[in-house]
Amino acid sequence: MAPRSQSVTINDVAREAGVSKSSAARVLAGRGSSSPKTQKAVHEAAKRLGYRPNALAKAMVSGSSKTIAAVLPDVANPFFSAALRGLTDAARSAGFEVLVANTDNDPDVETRSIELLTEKRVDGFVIAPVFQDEPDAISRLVNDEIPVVLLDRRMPALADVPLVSLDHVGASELATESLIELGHKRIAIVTEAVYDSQGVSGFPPGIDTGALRPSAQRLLGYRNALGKHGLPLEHDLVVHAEYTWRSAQKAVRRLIESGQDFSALFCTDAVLTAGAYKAIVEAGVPIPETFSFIGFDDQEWTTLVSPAISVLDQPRHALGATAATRLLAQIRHITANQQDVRLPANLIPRGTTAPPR
Amino acid sequence: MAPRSQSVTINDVAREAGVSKSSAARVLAGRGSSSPKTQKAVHEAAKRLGYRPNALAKAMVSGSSKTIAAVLPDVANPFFSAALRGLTDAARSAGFEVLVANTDNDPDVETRSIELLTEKRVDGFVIAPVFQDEPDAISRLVNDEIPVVLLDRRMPALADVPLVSLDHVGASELATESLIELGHKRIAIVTEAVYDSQGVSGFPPGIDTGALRPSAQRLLGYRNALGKHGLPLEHDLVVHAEYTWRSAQKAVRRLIESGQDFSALFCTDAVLTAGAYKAIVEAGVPIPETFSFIGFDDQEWTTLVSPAISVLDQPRHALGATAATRLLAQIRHITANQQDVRLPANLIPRGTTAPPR
DNA sequence: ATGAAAGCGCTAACAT
DNA sequence: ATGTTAGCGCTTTCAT
Repeated sequence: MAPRSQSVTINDVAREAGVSKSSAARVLAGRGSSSPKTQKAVHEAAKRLGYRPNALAKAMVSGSSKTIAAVLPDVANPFFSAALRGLTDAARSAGFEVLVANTDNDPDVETRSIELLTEKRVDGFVIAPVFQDEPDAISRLVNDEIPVVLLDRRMPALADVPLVSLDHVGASELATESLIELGHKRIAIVTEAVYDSQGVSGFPPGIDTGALRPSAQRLLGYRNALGKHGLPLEHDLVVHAEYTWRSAQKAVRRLIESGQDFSALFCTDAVLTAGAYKAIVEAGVPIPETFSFIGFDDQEWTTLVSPAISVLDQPRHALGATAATRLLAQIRHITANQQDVRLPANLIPRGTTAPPR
Repeated sequence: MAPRSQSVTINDVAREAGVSKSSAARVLAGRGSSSPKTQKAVHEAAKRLGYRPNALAKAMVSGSSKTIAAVLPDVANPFFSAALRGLTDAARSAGFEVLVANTDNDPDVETRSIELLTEKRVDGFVIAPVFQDEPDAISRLVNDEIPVVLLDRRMPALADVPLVSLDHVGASELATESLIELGHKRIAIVTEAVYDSQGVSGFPPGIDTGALRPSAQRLLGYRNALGKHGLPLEHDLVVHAEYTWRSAQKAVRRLIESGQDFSALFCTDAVLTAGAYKAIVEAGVPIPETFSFIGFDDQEWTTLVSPAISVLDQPRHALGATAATRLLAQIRHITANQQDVRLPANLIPRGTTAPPR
């Protein structure tokens, strides 16, 4: 039986091949020079013994663990699991592995995770951060010159850390404008953001919106689109909901029952879309006859129901992959191109959008 | 500005505290004995310098990296992302981190991933393996005495590796029997398994079914339930579909159009459930009036549609968590309790099940 | 082309 | 209680 390869070291290989440790190392690394004879002997010995290089030892001396960390709110959330997939794909093809941590949006958990992962000497972090005023753990990373890329959300206090996210504003503009072009004038929006308290109302168009939360940015895009077409923003059509489908369901039920005059409804998030849809189904109002409906994220079920739901699709996989790619560039000290990346959303018109009647 | 904590070593702390390296190590590890004075000095020095222990170095000497690997087909798949969440939760609370790899059910990718992760000296593996005759990479792990737990699927060749999975047979029996108890006698099933070619037909009841694929086990449960109640298994009601929702959609459409006499339909997988549901919606047949319907996995959309779909819920999070717990026990050399674990499914009756009319 | 030796940061005997 | 020393498995000068 072959020896336990876990414990076969380069020393064993060297001995078996009848050469010195450094010769074996050279051959195995394919660096430096060695005679064909030595190469053959080493390779055969390694194979015979089932030698497996110890990446830990390698990392210790090289200073790189070839591992990156993904610190996300919840890998079971479809958005993040898709992003994680993109992330691992990109990492893998660069020869990196990925270590995951869930934060559940708890600042303390986030801090602790970052701490632990730093001790494991990951080469960099992709973090979808918890919103907080003083993200000390992340700041420390930056201070320690450990590469970091933010995913999906920026922290105001972390202005100089590159961000990879959806173009939230543009996405929302796209959806809203598509509705306007269909002829809609009274478009309702379901949002997690609170219009006035988050400065959306007074937000000057055109300047950097990175400091706002995604939800506020999406609301902003809606406002922009309306403004661009000379349409008023009516507060009664901005329906607020907490970040749960039950809350959205309740809010949309109320909107429908209120008898408000609107001909289209746009949901700014996957969870809100689910709740809104449930309210619509329960109310028994036919769409798009009663009003048009655009959901967020191309979730599987949106094509299962009838009519299939028109959605704004977010390139989740690409977001993760891009974040990883950017991080890897940083790790390789390619200092150029440290700006933010905003990927566009894709509008998928299906059966729930139509001209108003 | 504080020094880059990445490069602060225990030597620096020792020097700063005016003690020897080993004293510092003792204090930091909280092992051995040290005077209160030394303790204070070391802790303060560590804090002042922003010392971060190097887990890599620790792992090298201790032989444990405090990291486990999750080798899964696809983390973006809801089943596996939920399982991964359970896995990381359990690992985290034991002080372990998790490294993920996707295989896309490609044997070569799986092999390569296992190879790479082994080089990183993970302490163990949770693997949802790709089906293949000779899972050499996994066998090698076992041979090298690296702890492994299989998730969801067993490989025939890996009979002695512990498995954590759903009780596929029992789950299917549960759903089928619930239908029978409702009065249904002609129950159709949508399955990925092929009845005869996978030995389900001839499978003796009661013996270990672990070697069968999940899909075959679920089909077996259906057969068992029918048999138990003296109902015949009718081949025309066993509708086969590939593992895509389109295939299931097509198959169920055909079933409906065929005019076959059946009063209930049970889907044995999440993907098949989606396709079947789409076919039902398209055919415009009202359920449960036309026939009862039980789907697989408590997917979000199943509660969104109307009526909400009755489903067989799989404890995905618990599956992952249990796998991790078992693995950790193995890592700690708790050799007892190496048997398989089969978690029960939970039947959630909602609006699509009713007595036949 | 090859080998000897130092050292990455840490732990763990073993002295003192 | 504290310090010295010897590794863990590897890469990397530096000689030869």
